[in-house]
Amino acid sequence: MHVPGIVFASEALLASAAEDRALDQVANVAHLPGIVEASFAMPDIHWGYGFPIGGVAATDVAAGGVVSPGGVGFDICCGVRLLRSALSEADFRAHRDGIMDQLDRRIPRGLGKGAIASRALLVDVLERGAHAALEAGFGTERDLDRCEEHGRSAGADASSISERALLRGGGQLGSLGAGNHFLEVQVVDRVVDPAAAKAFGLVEGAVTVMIHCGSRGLGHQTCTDHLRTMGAAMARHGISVPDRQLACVPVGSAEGRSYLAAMAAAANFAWANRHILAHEAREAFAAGSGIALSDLEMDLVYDVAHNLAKVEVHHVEGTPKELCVHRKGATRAFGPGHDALPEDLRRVGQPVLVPGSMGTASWVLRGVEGNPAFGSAAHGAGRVMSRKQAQRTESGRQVRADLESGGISVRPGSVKLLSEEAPYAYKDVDAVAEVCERAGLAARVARLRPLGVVKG
DNA sequence: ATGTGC
Repeated sequence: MHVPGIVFASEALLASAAEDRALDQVANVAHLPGIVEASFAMPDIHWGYGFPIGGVAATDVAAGGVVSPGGVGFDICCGVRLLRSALSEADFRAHRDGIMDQLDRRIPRGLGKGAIASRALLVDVLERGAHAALEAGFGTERDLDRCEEHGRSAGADASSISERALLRGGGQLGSLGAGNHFLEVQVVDRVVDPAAAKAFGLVEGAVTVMIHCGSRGLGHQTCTDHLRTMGAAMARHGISVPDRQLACVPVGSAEGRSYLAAMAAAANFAWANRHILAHEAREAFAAGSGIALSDLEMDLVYDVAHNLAKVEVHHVEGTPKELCVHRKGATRAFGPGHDALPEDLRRVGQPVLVPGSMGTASWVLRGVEGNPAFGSAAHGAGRVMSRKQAQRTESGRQVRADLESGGISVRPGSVKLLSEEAPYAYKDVDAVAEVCERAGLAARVARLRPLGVVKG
């Protein structure tokens, strides 16, 4: 190990991580060439491909530091977008079935399914992200201001995306996908930090919409493609790692630059994907409630990724260095004053969106000063139960009945997949948020409680 | 996560 492994967790949260070998992965990551400070893991750590999910690792670009696709994940630029609204919980309940039916009809979802936008938009989206979607008539200019990277990752090169990836992604632009991806109608349940909540546009009792999805088959194929070429190139660069799933090459190498260009293009697909879905959600709310779009005030709070590698400047032992920061199932969490934040949020810190599992709460946190993990925080609840195990515990029908009896309206794409995403299959998101705060990763702002779930 | 495999 070049550096130590550091896991931010409580004993209760750590118990499940130890079982599934995620801690071995933290140690493996510490062997990556050029890694600085530590191999970090967030409180929602669980086992993943090569890196643990919840893993954060930064490598020194000038010192031959590497980039590793396993440190980004298969779902490149998977992330979360949160919209606020002027509706109260009572307003929503008065129009609930109409809105949920509109969402059901308008939000494409499920394995291999899509899409809202035309295939013709694909190449433009890969190069320019949400900007291309905006020009095609989706969303608003302001949406771009409230999106990490302005909804457009720099250095994207559509020509580094394979034909096969284009084929898979072409029909999926504007779609949710499956698994733990969702669109959820929520209500602000509790405000912990009133000043920050106000700056984010969040009011206790108001309805919000959270969208969790990524780059679909296009990102998955892109990861697969580059893992293969990287695996072959490693020997040429004289790199050996304790796990072949940690395939990596120097950031500055031809293979490294090619991966980062393809990763940025796939990220642009994901930014645009969430941008388009948010547009569709607004339309569904207006159509389902009969309330004018302008009165709904469904403004974007923020959109932030939790599966990306980015070259950022951070201080290492007092000197600023260009680092390739891998966040794999970890949310960027920049503190107050950071120039990457929109001006009206710069005093408060970046909104950090932490979705819980289906049917449980989600959290909005804010970035704080002195974050010990290159400006990163948790990204969700994290699994405690395998998909198989969850399926055996309760049927999808039962899970649905449980949610409905708790007053949560459900529109599943597949009832069978619903069982894999049951609340008991995940860690306690309240505990994850609390540990984030106590570890100085981010501070709690507001808790969101689900009212309606749209899933793949 | 994912047209659930090399």
